[in-house]
Formats: sequence, C-alpha cells, structure tokens
Amino acid sequence: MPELPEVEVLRRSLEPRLLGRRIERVQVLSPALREPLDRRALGRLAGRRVTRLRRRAKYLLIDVEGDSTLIIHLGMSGRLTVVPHAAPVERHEHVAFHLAGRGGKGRLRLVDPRRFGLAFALPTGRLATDRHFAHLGIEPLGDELTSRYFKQAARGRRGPIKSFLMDAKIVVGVGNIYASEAMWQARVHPRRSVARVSMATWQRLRDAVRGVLGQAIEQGGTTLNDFTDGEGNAGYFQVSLAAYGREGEPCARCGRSLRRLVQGGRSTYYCPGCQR
DNA sequence: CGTAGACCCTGCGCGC
DNA sequence: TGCGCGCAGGGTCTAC
Repeated sequence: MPELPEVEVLRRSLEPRLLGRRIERVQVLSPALREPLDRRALGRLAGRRVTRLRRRAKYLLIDVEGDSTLIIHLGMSGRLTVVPHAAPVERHEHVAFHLAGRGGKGRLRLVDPRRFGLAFALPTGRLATDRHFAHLGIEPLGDELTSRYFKQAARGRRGPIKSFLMDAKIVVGVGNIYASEAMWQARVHPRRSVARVSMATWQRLRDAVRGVLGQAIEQGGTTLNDFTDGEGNAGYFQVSLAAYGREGEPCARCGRSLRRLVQGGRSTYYCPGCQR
C-alpha cells in the first residue's frame, strides 16, 4: 500500500494528534504480523509521552520519553489511524495504543489484513544498528541523491533500471507505483540495463524520482484502494498518475497506448513510444 | 558476490 | 449467485 509519500503523509497527519500525548496502555489484539508482536517490549511504552515523529524509508518512527521508539511499517495493507476511545474494534486490528492527554482519550490503532506490516519497539539509540535499518540506502529527498550517486551505485551492476530504483540498499522509499512513474517521467524504458544509462539519463531519473515523490506528498499520497492518513483521509495523487495502472490508455506525452509488463513478479507500466 | 523467483496473507473484481 | 483466478502499494529468504 504505502511507499515513501504515503508514510510521510501519515507522519505529518499524526504529528499534531500524537505529540505530547501519553500512551496509557498498549493492547495487543492479534500478534500475528510479519514478525510476531512482542507484548512485553510494546507494553514498556505505556506511561510515556510521544516526543517526536520521524520517518526512515517506509518506516514510521514514534519516539517516546525514556529514549524508546515505536516503529511501524505498514507492509502492503496496513492502516494506522487515531480513532475515538470507544470506537469498536475493527477486523484485523492488531495492536491499539490507548492515548491520554490533550484531546481526551483516543486510540492509535494498526489494522492490517494481509499482515505484512510490523510494529516493534527499540531503544532509540539502537535504531541505526537494528537489522531493519542497518542496510538501508540513502533517502531520496535529501541532498545525497545526485546523478553521480546513482552512477556510482550502478557500477558493476547488471539488471534492469526498475529493479535498481526499487532496491532499498541503493535508495529507499521508491516502490512499485513511483518506480513506474519516475521512469515514465524520465522517458526511460523499464527494462533498460543500468549498465547502459548515460549521465544525462541518471540526472533525469534523479530529478524524476524526487519530483514524483515530492508531488505525491503534496497531494496527500496515492489512494488506489485503502490508503488513508492518520485521520482516515484518502490521498489524491492517483489522479496524477501518468503510467501506473493505465494499461491501454493513451500516453499523455506521445499518445501511444500504455503497456504493462512483469518484472520480478510485479507489474510495470510504461509507454512503448517515448520510453527508451 | 549479485540477481531471479518463491513466499508470506487476505480481499477484491472479473469472467464464466 | 457462486466459484476460481489473477492481482494488489512490501520485504525476506533461497537457489542459482
């Protein structure tokens, strides 16, 4: 479900609703996620106030007092929302953080039908070396992402540009939707080998990745099915998608019919006319 | 070492 | 109406 823009939109929407509020109680309703929920570790968050919300790659990081961090990953189908204290438990609600403080009682809940998501707690200082984060590449919206970085990272690699863009060891946050969008924007064919990308094209790809992710954040993310921010609002970047999910529709740039192909078991959408 | 494919799981829309 | 199939925004592990 969520790529970097959706997690960032979620972070921004939750920030005013969580900052300074206290987690009164942690309720694990259904521990079966990608990694089983650890009742004891999550329970230790109880009694602490939220001090900061951050994002790394597609992970949401909720820092609390006492140098602990709650880490949430939404997988494909996760939804994290603040609901009224008395809201009925939803199907596939895995964990609920009962909140007190400004705004009265409430609950932050993680609902995840497909169970590819994660929720765990760590001492804040241990994040960088934790196995979930240790091997992640650079953030795409920071200063480090340059055409030179891309070129350097591609040295000695084979394989298609799409896999490269989606490889979190290179650059994080680019998932299946925004990979198609960035390649369309940069006019690069998804099967193009990374060994055959010129510096000018690396520059176009770099600009396209940043541009697409940035615009998607501004527009509240992409809601294809069920993405919402922390208040339950859908995004509207889906109306701006140029390629993803548009097989058979005319390319907005050249008019050719957009096509779908499968790479690594996942759909890629592209224009056979203007992507080379 | 890098890369390709299988796999984890539920739900939805489609064609029959 | 019911059923089977393909597909879905993530990441990790195994086999080459």
